Amino acid sequence: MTLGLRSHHCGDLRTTHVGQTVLAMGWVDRRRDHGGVIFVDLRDHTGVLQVVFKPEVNAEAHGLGDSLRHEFVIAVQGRLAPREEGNVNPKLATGEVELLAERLEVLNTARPLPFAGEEEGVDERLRMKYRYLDLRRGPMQRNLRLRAHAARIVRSHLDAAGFCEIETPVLTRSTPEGARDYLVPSRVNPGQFYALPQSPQLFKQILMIGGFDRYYQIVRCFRDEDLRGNRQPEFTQVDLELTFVEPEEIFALIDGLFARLFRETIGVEVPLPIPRMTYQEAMDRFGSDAPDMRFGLELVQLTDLVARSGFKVFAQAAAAGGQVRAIRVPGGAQFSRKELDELTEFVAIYGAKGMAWVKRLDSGWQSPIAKFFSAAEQNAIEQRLELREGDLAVFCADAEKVVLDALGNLRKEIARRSGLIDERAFKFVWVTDFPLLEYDEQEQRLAAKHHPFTAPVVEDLERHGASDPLKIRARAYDIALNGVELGGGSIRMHKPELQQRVFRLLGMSEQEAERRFGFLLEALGYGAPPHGGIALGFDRIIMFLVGTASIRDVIAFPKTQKAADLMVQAPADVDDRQLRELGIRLRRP
RNA sequence: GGGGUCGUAGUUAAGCUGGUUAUAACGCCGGCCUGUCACGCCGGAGGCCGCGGGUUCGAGUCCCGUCGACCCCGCCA
Repeated sequence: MTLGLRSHHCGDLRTTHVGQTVLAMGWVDRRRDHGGVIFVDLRDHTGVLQVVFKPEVNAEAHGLGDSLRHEFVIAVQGRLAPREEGNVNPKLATGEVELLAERLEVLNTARPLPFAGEEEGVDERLRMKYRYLDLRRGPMQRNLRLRAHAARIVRSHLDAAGFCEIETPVLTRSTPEGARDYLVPSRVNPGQFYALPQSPQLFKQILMIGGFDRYYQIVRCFRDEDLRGNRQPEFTQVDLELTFVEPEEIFALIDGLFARLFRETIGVEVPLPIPRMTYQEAMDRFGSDAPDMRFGLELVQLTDLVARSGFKVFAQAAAAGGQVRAIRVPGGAQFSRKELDELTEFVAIYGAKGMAWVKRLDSGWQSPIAKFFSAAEQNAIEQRLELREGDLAVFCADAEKVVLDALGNLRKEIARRSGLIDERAFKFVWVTDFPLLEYDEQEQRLAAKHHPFTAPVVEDLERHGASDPLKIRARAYDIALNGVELGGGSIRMHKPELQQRVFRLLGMSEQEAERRFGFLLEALGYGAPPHGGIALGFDRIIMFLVGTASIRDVIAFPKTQKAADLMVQAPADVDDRQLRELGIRLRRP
């Protein structure tokens, strides 16, 4: 570097620097060559500075300036000058000054780029293959810098609350429960495998037993499941755990954290405390355990009213132990037949076999199913739904799970279509009292809804443990924002007897529990304090803060939907020699 | 595993019910230009229409398969 050290960042220069000799470095953002005078917009991470090459200032620099191209990396030395009136650019922070180039050094050239600067709508294949070019763009710079800022706030908030940041292993043990594990073969122990953590759950509990009182970590987690717009195979959690804690204390801590995150990064005030709702209420009213509270369109229970009606679809669903629920759409009578057909197709995605509808006109019901209901029945349904003239009601009849899923998603779809969603609103909600267990259809057995270390509500365990274990509530909670789960946690079991009892409920034999979680059961027996915690999806939080629908926009090096890294081309084949060392032979499909 | 959208110069897109030489903008290359800032003007190059097969006198366009990116269902304790 012959010109020496950079004296200023491009975006920092102001009229106060006029007259100084400046050595600036960065990329050629744009070149405007007027023959006699050449303008170059010099860009670094702080902003853009206009550099002027004039033959009368320095002929050699001006001559070299002719060869500059987009994204060349250059060093320019010169005197910072004020711009004449009329030449000021109010769009630039540095628009009142310009650098008169006396010396120019080309630090690196650049070939024409596969895609250009700030443009939106570039094919994601290209963005990911040339991620370094994508990262130069303003939006990605802002997203990742905001992410770093958010991480600082998390650390500051938790440090102030007495938390200790501790790292946990990445090479750990497979726990077949939950998501599919990423496995790593052990060379030293041929035929055996580590697993990458789905979360540091057990380690953080062990840290509590280890006397650390309060732990946190901003930690990478791995789950080998199919990807979505907000799901990557490796993602980041804000993971924390506290001793001698009750849920209230965790709610208050996390309320405060979200308030700071939203205030200090994007200037949004989150009203505290964040409201709470039981799981039961969330499912009943919104058909989801992560309800979107930005709009109404709540679900209404109608099973009791229509169970004995002449409409077989409803009556049979009720008779089979299913449900009939409906949503009232104010003003929805204007929906066209085509739109209603589209909504019917929409609920089919979630397994609903159909969607009935009623338009309430001044003349009464306009509906394919009107003829199945007596005037009294129609009246009762209208009363329950508070259906008014000009409204639409949509009905779903099926097993409870299907009805809730279909209508829960349908209310969001209708809200989207009708423009009922305030895109600037941030509606947080805590969802509490989750069930401890759920029935796993595939495995034909009970499984932990949260994870198998979540403490049950003990009265529920005593009352329903033998008869109806699905009724047992857990001391577990989630936090959701605008219908998206941002995190979840629970109070854990700190007594080995209780933990064993829950393992038994899950159909795990004593031997199996011992084999898989023996170290935890043993640790609980040596004076484990009561403890609990929560894990927050850090990537998803950043998505809300920067306002993107794609998790790939908040991760520097994301993977495609097929879990590939298009830049380094991972995953990839490995040498036979590597496999032999690991004692692995491939079975080709 | 399943449903859907998309794939055309370097990039973003247009290309109709199949028809002669596949368009445009930006970018790139060359020339001109001393106050531009999305500089301007003149000229030019640039295409296995993702890949393979089929239908047809003829396919960017229709059909089948395949690969890839994205959205969704299943899955994600």
